[in-house]
Amino acid sequence: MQDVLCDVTSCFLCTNCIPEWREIIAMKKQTRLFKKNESIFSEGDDVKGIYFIYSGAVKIHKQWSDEKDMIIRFSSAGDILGHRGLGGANKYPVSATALDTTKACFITNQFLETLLRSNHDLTYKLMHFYASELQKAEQRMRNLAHMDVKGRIAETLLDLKKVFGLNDDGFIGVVITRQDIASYAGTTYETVFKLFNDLTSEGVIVTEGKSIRVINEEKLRKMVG
Amino acid sequence: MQDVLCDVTSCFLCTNCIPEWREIIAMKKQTRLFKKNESIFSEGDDVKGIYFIYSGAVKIHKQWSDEKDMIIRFSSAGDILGHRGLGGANKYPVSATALDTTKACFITNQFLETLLRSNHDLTYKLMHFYASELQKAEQRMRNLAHMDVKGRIAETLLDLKKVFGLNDDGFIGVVITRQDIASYAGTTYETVFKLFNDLTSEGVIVTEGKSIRVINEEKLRKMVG
DNA sequence: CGACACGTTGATCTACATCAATGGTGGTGG
DNA sequence: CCACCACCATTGATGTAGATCAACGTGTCG
Repeated sequence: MQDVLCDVTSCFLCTNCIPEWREIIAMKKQTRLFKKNESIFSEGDDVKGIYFIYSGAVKIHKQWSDEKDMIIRFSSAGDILGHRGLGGANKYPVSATALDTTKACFITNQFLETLLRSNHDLTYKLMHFYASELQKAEQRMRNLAHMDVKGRIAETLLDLKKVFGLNDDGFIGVVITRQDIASYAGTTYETVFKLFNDLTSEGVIVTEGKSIRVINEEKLRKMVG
Repeated sequence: MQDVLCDVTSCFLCTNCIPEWREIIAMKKQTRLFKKNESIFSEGDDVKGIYFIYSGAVKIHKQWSDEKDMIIRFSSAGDILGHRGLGGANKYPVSATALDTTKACFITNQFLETLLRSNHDLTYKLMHFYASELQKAEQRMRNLAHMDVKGRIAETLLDLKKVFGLNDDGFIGVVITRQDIASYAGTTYETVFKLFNDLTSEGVIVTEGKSIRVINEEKLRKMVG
């Protein structure tokens, strides 16, 4: 991890949330740079603050017995990390790891609290942000409980596409291991494979190494239900 | 459903959240009464407002193909209902049904929005409330994905005990069908029995009709992990 | 060129859903 | 008051998705 000058112009909150934020960030003039696979924070760490992602790709995950972990969600430019730490507990309940080189603005807790206390609009918007995250979480809960593995993998692909978009060649805009896909879909490595083969022969996706291209999005949607 | 005078003294927000709220509620002087099994609102309904539960028991659930539904969470006195409707969408994403006679204060959206706009403390506390709900949701997501059915049923029992407490005889403070337990644990009717039998012969729980008494909470916790 | 990790595939094994049969209970009408 | 029916509880039998295990192939680095 490395500190660099803050690229204020592309900050999520600057453009999407509140104008005042721009000045506040400008005061800090500091972002942090994480390399691929570098940990941003870990489950159980003291909550020191919150991150706003400028660019890159991140997974939020939680340990589950030895060597099994579950990926809660993926994040990209414009997202907020570590906000789950706000709710009373002073330990992060999850871990965040960079899937790719990631630039993020770090705001200390104290600073954020002061902001929230004094800036009503920010609090209000953050509340709505939480509300929509909650809806997403519950949607996913239902899916994990009642959908078969194929459907969950289809959902994973759609989510990846939505969060990371496509690169110039039309592939999903992040390189991700099959293990990570399995962890998000709540299944195993081997099963991901076998179903990737199925999806390929059904003409739904094409893979090239670890890159994935979605050919027939409609079909994927149908699998999700 | 029936409107009655608001019992201000026992309102969640009055006692737990902000003092000013007491006066605001007093202005409305209105609660709604729901009978057992009565629907409070349904998935897809227009969001009209938010409810604060004074007393009773409620399940929040979401349809999943014909005749299958998933219970997202249980709520009792002091909880907020319908707040998920706040996040942009103007349709409720879930349904709420009374598990028992339930008294709830209804606040229209417009009224709530005005409140939130003018009352920073309320917004701030509601934000924290969402944050902790989010943590719970993610916890449950993980459990549904990776825990076996027995563990999920154990979790269900612990959650029920936590939310509804115990009645005078030491039984879990709500009468609930096995179908509902199955819907919460993400399993089927029949499986719930078989595992209830196991749990009974293991001396973990005792059932009397639909009432459930937890004997060995420690053992339940161990099953959850 | 060997070795070691990781990708890939097939073979088994099990937890749980699903289905089907039986037993109990309460409600209704004769 | 009893008999019948309908509906839910309970249990056993069967089927299957997908985890787990193990073997084999392939790329990569010393």
